[in-house]
Amino acid sequence: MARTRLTAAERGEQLAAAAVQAFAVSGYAGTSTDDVARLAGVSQPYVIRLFGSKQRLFIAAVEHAAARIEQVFRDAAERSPDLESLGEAYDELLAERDLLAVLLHGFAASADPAIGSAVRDCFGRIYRLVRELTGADTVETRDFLGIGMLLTVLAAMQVVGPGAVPPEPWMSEIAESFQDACAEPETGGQRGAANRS
Amino acid sequence: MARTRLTAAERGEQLAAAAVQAFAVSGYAGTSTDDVARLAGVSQPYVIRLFGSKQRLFIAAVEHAAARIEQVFRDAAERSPDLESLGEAYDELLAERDLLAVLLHGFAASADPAIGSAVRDCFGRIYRLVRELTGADTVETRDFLGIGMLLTVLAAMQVVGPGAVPPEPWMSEIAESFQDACAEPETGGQRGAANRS
DNA sequence: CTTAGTTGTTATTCACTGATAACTAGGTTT
DNA sequence: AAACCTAGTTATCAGTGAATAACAACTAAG
Repeated sequence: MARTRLTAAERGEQLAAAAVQAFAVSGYAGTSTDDVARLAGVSQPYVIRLFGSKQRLFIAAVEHAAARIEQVFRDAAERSPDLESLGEAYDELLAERDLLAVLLHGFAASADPAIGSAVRDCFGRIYRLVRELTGADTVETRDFLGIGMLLTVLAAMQVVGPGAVPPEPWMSEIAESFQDACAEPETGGQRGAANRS
Repeated sequence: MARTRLTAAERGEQLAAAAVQAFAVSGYAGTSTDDVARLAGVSQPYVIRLFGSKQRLFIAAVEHAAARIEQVFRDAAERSPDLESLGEAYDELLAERDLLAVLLHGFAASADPAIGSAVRDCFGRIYRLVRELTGADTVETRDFLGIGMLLTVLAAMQVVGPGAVPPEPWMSEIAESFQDACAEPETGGQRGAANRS
């Protein structure tokens, strides 16, 4: 049996992880702080005490997810510092469903000024990281992120990734477009990133 | 002074339009049926009576937005049936901010089975429409939609489009990548689609 | 041992929201 | 004009959820 009392820092980390999991399902407005609290096994008021407000908790979750995404990209670049490699890393991200989901919910909640600001920071960091790691030019990076956003959205719709819905013809068509993607070599990226189920 | 009483069909249309506007800001869970009702100038219970539930109201809003998007694409294809033309049409969609915003909120809310199903239908229709209108192959269409999703997300974050935030360097960099986009001719698309302010 | 800081809880409040019920009023048909 | 349908309202409810306050219990230093 592990100790039950944690330091505030440890509990904060654990809560941020739980927040990613919880907010990934129903987003900022659709998830209660009590959902997060129960997932972490603490009381709801304590969550508020540690983070100050639901808003700051959500921002912590977005930043937590973004940090993990950056980590996955960094690891991929260590294997091979190009867009192909980062594209393959997207498989990992699709497997860890919550990361991209919570980021998408962050985009959607960006009308809130504080959330929008935080989300822009995260996205900007990821954009610059991709460029730095791969040396890709702006257009290549833009295309890379475009495919990434499409995959993120398709995962949210349960068209690709684990937990995908039975595929309609158009879904299979898109999924296949990720297999036979880039015969042309100047477009970096993302071959097998759409394996569903 | 126009007549105050409308037929249920007329009121339904008007409410769907108001719902697009309202849900575009704060999404499914973050918007109350009363917000929609006030925007349309009717009482909240009447909204529920006409649509049965908030869920069905939201689905109506998503379908309304998707229909308008299809309309814009069809108009663009009539001018010139290729991806470049549809890419330019994205400027129009970015101008009508709510359309893409409500669709994004639909993606995000897709964990709800009924909403997910409706949203997939809408997305599938748009995908097939783009292919039919332009004759693009699956990879070209995928890339086109990828850029589209990126623009949608950037608009939600207020990085591009009307109401954009003061640009950081990385934002300008991405915005410019849409100007000098495709010197290579086989990638269809979307030149000036990121004019901010 | 006791004082104090930190980790946590329970109890409570107060605003909000989706949905239902019951009623009102405008228009149309017979 | 009377019956009836359709468009709309007000009143209300039951549930939820973020945030506050006050209290409890663990741990450690003096």
